[in-house]
Amino acid sequence: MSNETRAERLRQASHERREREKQELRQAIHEAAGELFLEHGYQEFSLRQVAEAIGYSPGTIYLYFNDKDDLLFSVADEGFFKFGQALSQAAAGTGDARQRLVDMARAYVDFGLENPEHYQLMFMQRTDYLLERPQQDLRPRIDSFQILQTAVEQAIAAGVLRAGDSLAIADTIWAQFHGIVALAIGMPGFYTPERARNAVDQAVTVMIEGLRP
Amino acid sequence: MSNETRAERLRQASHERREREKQELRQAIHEAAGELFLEHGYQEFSLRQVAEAIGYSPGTIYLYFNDKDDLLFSVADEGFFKFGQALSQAAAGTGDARQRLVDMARAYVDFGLENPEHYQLMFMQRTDYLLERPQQDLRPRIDSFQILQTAVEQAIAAGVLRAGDSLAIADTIWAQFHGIVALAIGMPGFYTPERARNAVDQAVTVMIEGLRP
Amino acid sequence: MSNETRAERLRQASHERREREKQELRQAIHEAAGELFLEHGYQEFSLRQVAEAIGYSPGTIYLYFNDKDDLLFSVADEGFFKFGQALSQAAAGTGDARQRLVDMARAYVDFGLENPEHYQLMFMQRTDYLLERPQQDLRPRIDSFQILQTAVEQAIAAGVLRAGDSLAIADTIWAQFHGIVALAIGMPGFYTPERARNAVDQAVTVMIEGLRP
Amino acid sequence: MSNETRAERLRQASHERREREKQELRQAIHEAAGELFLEHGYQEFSLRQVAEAIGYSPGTIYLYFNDKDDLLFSVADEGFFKFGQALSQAAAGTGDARQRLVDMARAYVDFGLENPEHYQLMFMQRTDYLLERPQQDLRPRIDSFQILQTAVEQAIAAGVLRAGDSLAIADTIWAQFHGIVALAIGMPGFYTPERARNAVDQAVTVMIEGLRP
DNA sequence: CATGAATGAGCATTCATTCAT
DNA sequence: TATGAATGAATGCTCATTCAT
Repeated sequence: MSNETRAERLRQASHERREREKQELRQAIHEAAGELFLEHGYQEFSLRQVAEAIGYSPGTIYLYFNDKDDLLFSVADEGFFKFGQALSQAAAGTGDARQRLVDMARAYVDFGLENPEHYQLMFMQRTDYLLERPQQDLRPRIDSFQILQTAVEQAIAAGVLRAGDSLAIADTIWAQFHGIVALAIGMPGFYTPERARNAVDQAVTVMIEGLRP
Repeated sequence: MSNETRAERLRQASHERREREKQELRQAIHEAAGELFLEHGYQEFSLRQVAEAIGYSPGTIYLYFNDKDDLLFSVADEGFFKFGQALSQAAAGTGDARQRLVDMARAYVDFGLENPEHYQLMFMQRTDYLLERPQQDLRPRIDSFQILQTAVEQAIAAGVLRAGDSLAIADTIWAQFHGIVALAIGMPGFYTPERARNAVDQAVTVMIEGLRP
Repeated sequence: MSNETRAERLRQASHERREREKQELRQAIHEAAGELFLEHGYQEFSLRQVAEAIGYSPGTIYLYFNDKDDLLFSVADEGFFKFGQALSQAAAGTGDARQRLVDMARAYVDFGLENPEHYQLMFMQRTDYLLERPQQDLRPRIDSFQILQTAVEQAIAAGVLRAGDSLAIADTIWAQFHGIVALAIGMPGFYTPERARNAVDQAVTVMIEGLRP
Repeated sequence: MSNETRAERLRQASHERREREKQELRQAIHEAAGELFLEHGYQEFSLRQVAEAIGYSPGTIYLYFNDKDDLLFSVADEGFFKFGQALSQAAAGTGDARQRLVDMARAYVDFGLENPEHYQLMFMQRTDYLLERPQQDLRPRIDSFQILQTAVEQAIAAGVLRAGDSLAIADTIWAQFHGIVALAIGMPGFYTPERARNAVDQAVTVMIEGLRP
């Protein structure tokens, strides 16, 4: 093993470490942003507080994100990614069309209750992002809804749900579970998580019963 | 008729006029606040703009409201009052338990779509108010939900809905229609009012079907 | 003299005092801005420094001016007003067409040397203002040049200057004296005021000699 | 030819290459700075933009220049060098004292119109540099003016201009043409290049006529 | 030689709130 | 009752500069 190879490896290692550190700080910003967002709400969320939370100067954030919106939307994107994964997994977890709907509903609500800061950014605040971002980034946001619609179509095909406009049905279902999550997030003292999870089980039955052929 | 009585009446009249003017200005502030809130959203809503909109100085607002939050919550309270009225009317409009549920659902969504600024303040932003405000003011907020729960109980008694935990059922229904309104308000470009109203009709059927005995 | 009249007068006096104080603060801001502008140049001129110079908080400046540009341009406008007056007076001070040119040249350079901060704003920096401001405000800026052109035409009519394109001649004369002022302001250590005033006398003779019929 | 000599030559060559590359980068920075300066004006000119324009990191600039001012002044110095050359060439281009003045005037204005970013730095902004820089660098800046003064003296000797204080005469001439360039650069929309070049021809005649013996 | 990360200071601007009048 | 002047704190953001690597 020559010196050059060794130097090469060292440089490589150094580069990787830096890259890792950079990703870590990016992630730290993400997390601090999520926490502050959750704690103070959108309107009192400030980059300076994020900076202070991670122990860096305000300017540093601009080394990792273009501006405030970029950071916030980056968090939202992360949320969409996780959300899509959660829904996909639930959808793929069973071959039974009915059970699939049940599992997806639970996955949806669980995601919202466990990642309220993401859920808020994705569906409750700054929803303008949802459409304004450059086209190529738009996919994961649309996909999430697609997964639901597909599950509805499969359930119709399987005779679990009655035939009909699958988009309209998906809309209704989406609204039902969005309503549960939004209430649980928005009024945690009033509409407690337990109450929310109870509502899910009730709602999923009602939806399927109400939509059966 | 003595002079004193006359003076008394004059004073009384003057007092009433003042009181009326005071209420009018309060209401003007309310309306301006509502409009600006709707136009600019929560985070860009400022008292200065309200003051400018009504043609008074910023300080004047403090003669009618303790602070910014007090104004916003007052608007929310007004919303709760109108909301309660709308639901009550819908509930009282028919003797048929099934139709009552249909009418209330439509009234709920109509209220949200027609008073989005109120709806946002009441159920989508600053929901901390819902619990933080002094107890005596809390009533109208709870009442609205009570009306729904009562209607559910009547529907159960009438055999329209299956027997069960009326609170849980009301929860589910509330979440369903809150979800529709929240999506319609939050993503007007994506989840259009038409789409929302379609969803209502679908949803109301589904709910009742899914919950029949 | 009734009480009402007295109260009326007091209110009147109070109002006038306030108005006067307001104008005084406006003027104080103007002056501080001028000084700082002169001292630090355009690029290091900041509203915060102006605020500190007058002993007020930064926000206060916004009670008197819309924004930074508004303040700066207001100073420039004041300059244009004084400048127009100085030129007009010089032009009106004599019936002799030749002497008029001499007097105006001196007035021009004197204005520049005595009001360098105004002169810089007017003709050396942010000249974009010169054209961008709303039309109705534009007059005094154009007028100043008009006065010069008129004097040139009178001198031609009087046989002091040779016939020709009065605009082109005025251009040349303007450039001559602008050059003197600009050098004197821009390089005070090199092109001293004395040197500048010497140049004026020389230049005015040269111009008139060089342009005689 | 020994090995040592060869190594020596290689080292020499390498050193020269490096030196050349270093000069090239310096020059690249110069040019980018000039362009950005011209494009954005003094107050929006930033080292970061220069760095980005040349594809290097901000820190790199500090390997070639002490600080922002050093870079800007270096550009100014380059301007003084080119300016001196242009004037010298014009002065040397003819044996006729009168024509020499004409040619120099045109060269002066052409330089300003063709190198506005240099001209601004040299004579219109940060003129503090003109005197603050270490003495030994000062020469080229003074020299430019010397060339003009010499031409004036030659014109006097040749009977083209009247006898008198050659410094004062040079001052006047300088101010005339500086005025033209400064107006043309500062108010391009108002005092167009054509207008400027017309003024030059007029002015050069006026100057010579007005100063003839 | 060159970088990339970081900083600290600065800026224009807006806002909720206070208070003497 | 209403105002108008003022503030102090905050915000998003940019920049010249430094320095370990």
